[in-house]
Amino acid sequence: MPIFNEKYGILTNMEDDTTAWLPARIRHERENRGWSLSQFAEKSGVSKAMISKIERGEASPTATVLGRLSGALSLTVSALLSRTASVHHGVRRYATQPLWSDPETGYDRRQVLSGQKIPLELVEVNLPAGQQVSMPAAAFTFIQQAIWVLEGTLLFHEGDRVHQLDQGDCLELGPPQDCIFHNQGGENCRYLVAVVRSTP
Amino acid sequence: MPIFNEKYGILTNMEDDTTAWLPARIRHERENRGWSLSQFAEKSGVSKAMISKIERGEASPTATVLGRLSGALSLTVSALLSRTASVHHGVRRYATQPLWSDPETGYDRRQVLSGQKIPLELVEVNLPAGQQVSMPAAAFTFIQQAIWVLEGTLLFHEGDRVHQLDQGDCLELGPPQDCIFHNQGGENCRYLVAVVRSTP
DNA sequence: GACATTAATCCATTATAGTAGACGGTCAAT
DNA sequence: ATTGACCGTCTACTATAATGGATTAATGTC
Repeated sequence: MPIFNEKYGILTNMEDDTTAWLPARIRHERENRGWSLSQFAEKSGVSKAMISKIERGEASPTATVLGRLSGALSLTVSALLSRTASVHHGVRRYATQPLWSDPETGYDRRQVLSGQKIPLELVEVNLPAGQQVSMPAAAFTFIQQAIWVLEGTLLFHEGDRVHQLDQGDCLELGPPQDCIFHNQGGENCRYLVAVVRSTP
Repeated sequence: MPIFNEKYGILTNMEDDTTAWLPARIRHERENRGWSLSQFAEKSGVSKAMISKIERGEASPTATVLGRLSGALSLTVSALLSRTASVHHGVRRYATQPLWSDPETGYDRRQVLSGQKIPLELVEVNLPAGQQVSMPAAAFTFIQQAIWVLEGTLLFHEGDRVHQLDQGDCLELGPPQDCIFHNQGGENCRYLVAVVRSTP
């Protein structure tokens, strides 16, 4: 639905309208576990009145509240907010996997799996020739992951260290550091990022 | 990090602490696109002052604001909040990855990664046309896994349930059950088994 | 130097998220 | 019938999210 932004005089029509699906999603997750509002409140540390408001669409929860609710549900925020979550039997069809694309560069990222039952995420990344992306360490605390090159060659820079990963190579990452993914070759590079979420 | 809930006198320690990663994530997504706060504000319909606060961790955005930000970034909220990332050494070269083959059938398994720092295993399986392998539930107790089809079509029998997985599809498995991997088509099937080892 | 532009943060205000306790309804036991 | 437990929603209040405009700092041009 288009939103007219009066200050800038343009239509911004790209909102992911959480009010359209989040209330039902939260309620569904709670009822699926057979919890009352009181039980959910006790487990999450969010007041039952607030949970009731969220489920009735009368308030929009902050990220902090979402973190508490998802924790009580043993989910990441991402998994809780994933709308493929209610897909039965755990199958994530290719066509329904969330895809982010940058048309200018051809870079795209596909969320193959955001685990509901297991603490695992699989993200397939397409990095065109000559492109690179960087990641600050702070974005990825408490994360354990590996990179598997499906196609092409990837130069992986961490600090002043560089790994060249060819097709089929796999890299198990250690502690978070600032890093850069770089495809400096003349051909496309495709790789999988497998993330194990740890519990502190 | 444990949170003492005074009203209920218990420790609730299951929060997904968004303050630990969300600010940097939002900033990264913005900077990765080369947008200023003003440009991001214009595209999202969220004030630049608020975006600044979010990135500095001075405010926790509501789901509605997250919807707007993710929309401008061409992401779902779930994708925006998923954590993918970076780091360190531990390269497993293709040529050194352990490979098990059955010459008669052409079935082979490659251990892409057996995690030392992280409880993750990645196994690439090649299942020729007409072949199948079975696995009793007992083989993977305390194991959590997902299957991602890289090529071809896989019929996966889980108990009395059958999933047809086409190229790119991904299946998150539930509780351990007897299962069968079957390539009943006329072409090769290749798939990745990602296993998260849990501690009981 | 002056001036214009752009970026990010500050500030005062409004809107609403979030809470604790109260309320009314339902159900089971006595 | 009454009572107690539990349910979800209401209410009044506090805390903070979110805004628009102002301010500050940096940069580039003349």
